[in-house]
Amino acid sequence: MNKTQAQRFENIWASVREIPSGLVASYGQIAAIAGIPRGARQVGSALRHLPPDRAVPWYRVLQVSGKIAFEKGSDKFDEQKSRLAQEGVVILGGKVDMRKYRWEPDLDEFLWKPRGAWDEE
DNA sequence: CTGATGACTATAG
DNA sequence: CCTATAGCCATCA
Repeated sequence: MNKTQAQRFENIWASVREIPSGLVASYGQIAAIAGIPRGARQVGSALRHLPPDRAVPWYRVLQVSGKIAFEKGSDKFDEQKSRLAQEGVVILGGKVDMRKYRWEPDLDEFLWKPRGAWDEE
């Protein structure tokens, strides 16, 4: 049974909501947590379709290298940068030090969240 | 159905 | 570190 687009998006958004303030995650990481292996691009797609009224910290999602996915100088780039800075995440040269700010969920957290990581059926 | 796209990633040079 | 390439996969024209 395939998941509908809406279910996939909800799943991704729910996963993004799990990222703690002050930390960040990569697209691929969110995809894995949402139960979509190799779905990094789908995460980007889901965030692009994110309704403005949904409270989802999309700005805590970065490329695996720590780089902001938007073009430097664009409105989105600036917004993401300032929102992260507001949470204390340091950005140098448009990049975040992933070794320092990458969110690494524990087993505990996996046990309480997840609908999606292992609800294949 | 086919081909193009993209808020991605891993690898090679 | 940076560019180029090749996979990737849902979505769209």
